[in-house]
Amino acid sequence: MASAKDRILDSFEDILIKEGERAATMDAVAAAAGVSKGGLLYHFPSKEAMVEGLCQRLEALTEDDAVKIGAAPEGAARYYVRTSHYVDSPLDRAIVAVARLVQQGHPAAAHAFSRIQDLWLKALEEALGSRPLAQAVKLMGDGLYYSATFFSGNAQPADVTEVEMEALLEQVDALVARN
Amino acid sequence: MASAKDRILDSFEDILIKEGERAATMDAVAAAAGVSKGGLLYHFPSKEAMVEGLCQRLEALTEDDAVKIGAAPEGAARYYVRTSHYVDSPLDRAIVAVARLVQQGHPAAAHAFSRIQDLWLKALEEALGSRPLAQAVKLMGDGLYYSATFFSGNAQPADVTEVEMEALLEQVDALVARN
DNA sequence: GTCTATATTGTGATAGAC
DNA sequence: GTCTATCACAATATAGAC
Repeated sequence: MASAKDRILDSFEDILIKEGERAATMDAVAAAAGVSKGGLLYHFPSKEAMVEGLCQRLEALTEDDAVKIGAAPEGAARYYVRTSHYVDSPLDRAIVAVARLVQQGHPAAAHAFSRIQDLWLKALEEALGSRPLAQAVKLMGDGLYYSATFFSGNAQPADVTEVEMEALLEQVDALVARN
Repeated sequence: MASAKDRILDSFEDILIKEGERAATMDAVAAAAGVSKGGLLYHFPSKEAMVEGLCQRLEALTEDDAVKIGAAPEGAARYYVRTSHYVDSPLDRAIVAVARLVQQGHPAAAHAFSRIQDLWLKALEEALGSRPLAQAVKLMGDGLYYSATFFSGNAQPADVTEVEMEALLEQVDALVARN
């Protein structure tokens, strides 16, 4: 069984993703994690501490992913854009959850988010050998990620189908081939 | 002098952009607009009504912009990506403000946002004559917009310089030329 | 390590004077 | 049209029992 701390962070993530930051109260998180409010406050003495815990989880998961970008057989550009399609992985969940916190001005979340963007851009630039190309690729991936995860719950606007993703990856290939 | 309703919406926007949704309380908006809470509630009888008012402003501004996309001398693709650079225009401010509301799950905001994305994609597709191309261009613009406006206040991570924007527009030109 | 109170403050909304 | 109370409720956090 996962530790109480992990279960609490899982529940915190879940509510942030599905219902937004405002719904992610200490009360709601405690109930979802199956502990009392007092029990939650034993593990995370303040809400800020809980936010901090989630940020640390995100940074660790991103560092792993940055390594994978450089090692992807299909190439860094394709890997980045393809994995920018939200699939509810632990990394995806952590990203979206922390993104919600950033939008509310939580300083720790903003710092963590800024740092992971840097990690990705640097990994792309190193693998592709061109900064403008790395930026164009990153923007496509970010735009994709953004449109898929922006809306709370399942109210996504422009869901990308498999066919559209293939067409998009061809556009990416064209850019890489040109540079 | 602007009407009281407009001043209230301006202040609502301002706080949403700079401090996030949580800070945009009725109290804070009233104070920033220079009216009392009771005064505010005369114009907008509930917070939901105030949200609705901002959404209507956004939709009107976007409809104007969609027309400009089709008429841009530099071409629709260049126009879209270039104007995706946040410049604090009335449209930019409305977009970011409503974006903050979407992230909190306000249904009216989600609906308005979904609608304006549709307007833009359709305008691009019509002007460029290709759906995959329109999507790739839109994603680059959205990614750009997203990274520039995602963070509250001025805590922007990957601010794009003029030189970088030119390099990016060249990538866009390459895509358009290929299709 | 987890619980039940409870204190304290912030937030949306109402009532009614001017 | 705008104001000053004031209410009802929700949110973070504390204290102390088990």
